[in-house]
Amino acid sequence: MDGNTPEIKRGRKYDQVIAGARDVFLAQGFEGASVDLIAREAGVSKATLYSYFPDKRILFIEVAKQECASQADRALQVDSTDVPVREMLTIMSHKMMEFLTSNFAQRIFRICVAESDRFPELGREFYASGPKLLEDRLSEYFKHACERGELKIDDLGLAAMQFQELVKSEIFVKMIFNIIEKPTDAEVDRIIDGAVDMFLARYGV
Amino acid sequence: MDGNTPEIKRGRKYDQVIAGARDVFLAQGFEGASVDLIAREAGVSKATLYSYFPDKRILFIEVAKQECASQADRALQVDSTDVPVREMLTIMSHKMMEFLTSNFAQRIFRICVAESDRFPELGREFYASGPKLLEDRLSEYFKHACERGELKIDDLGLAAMQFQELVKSEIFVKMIFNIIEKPTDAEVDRIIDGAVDMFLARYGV
DNA sequence: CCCAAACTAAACTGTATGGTCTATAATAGC
DNA sequence: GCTATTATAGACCATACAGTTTAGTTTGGG
Repeated sequence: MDGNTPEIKRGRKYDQVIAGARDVFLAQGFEGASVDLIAREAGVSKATLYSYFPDKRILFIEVAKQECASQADRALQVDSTDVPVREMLTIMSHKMMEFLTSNFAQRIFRICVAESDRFPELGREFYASGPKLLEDRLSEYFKHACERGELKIDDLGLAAMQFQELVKSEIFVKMIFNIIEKPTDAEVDRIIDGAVDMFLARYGV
Repeated sequence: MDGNTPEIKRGRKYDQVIAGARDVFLAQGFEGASVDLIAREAGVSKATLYSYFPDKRILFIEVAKQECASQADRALQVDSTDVPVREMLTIMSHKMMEFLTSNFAQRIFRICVAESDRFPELGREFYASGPKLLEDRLSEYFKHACERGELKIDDLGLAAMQFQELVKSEIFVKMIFNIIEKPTDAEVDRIIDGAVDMFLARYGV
């Protein structure tokens, strides 16, 4: 089965290789991950791995790109609109916070920061599928809210970026630098309420 | 000369070693930096290097800690107080921006993110000498401003963190991910004015 | 049941690297 | 000037690792 998509990837162990590589790269970084370990983790021989990917860099980039895409998939979906702005902002903040504090987000952020010098396209990919995408989604919502007269914003992009940063306050940085493992509910509420209060003080009608 | 401080570091090439190691580590990261290169860059033989530092990890930690301390030294100094709040916030923002966009800050941030898993103390050191220190300085200023009736803030720490994040908006992240090289003056003004406006909308009297 | 393609384990190559050692040279206090 | 400390170059060792090769095994379509 699945013989009808033979164009791009050839062979059945492809997904296994990617999966193993993802685990190891995300945990160890590019340099830290050895090809032997990746192969073992993937349950695949080294020769098979090299039959799919000519070298380690290409495998890494492929994995990293897929993870960025996955990041985009998990990004905020702004759907309901018949909710008061304050509530809506709070809901969105909580979703953002949940993502930002996830193991996945922390790992991919770390790896993209570390490797975006060696692989410049990686930085671009991450930014587009992360901060930029979120900016667009937020801007979209803010625009509608403005049209409904619930917010008053002249620079939508700026407002979106500001909101992102406010929600990241303290907790994200503390987790990235291994100061805390997970924030408590109280800590989360403090940051989110603070973010929403500040945002509405500036852009509320 | 200088023969009166023999207790801690022993020998005259110590500073050379540190200097060379700093250059190479900041440019290449921990794994990427080879000891041979560090020795060459420091103008010192490998044996000499190893006579000061028993292994590469210890050398790295020493360098990284010193850089964190240096980061603390360059941190915001809040001095004059007879300046209107808006102006003061703008001045401080510009100083923060200058630092955040410096080669130094970008490099040390990148390396601390990348290596704070391998060296947990590094994350703590960075946080204390960076975000935390700035939080304290800002809080201090905010407190005085509150006492003078120029601001109204209940959670000083939160306000300080929020201000930091607002100033970092967009530009810092874009630089870390190699999207832009340096921001234009207009971009800087847009972010800083936005940050100050937002902050005062929330905490202004 | 056969055969070709995909896969496997494991040995192998070459290179880079962390760290040590040795034999020699500079440096300074006495 | 003599001697002890400190530094030097560079050979050297062991290891880890990317990538290749080989010789054999699994798999699935015809």
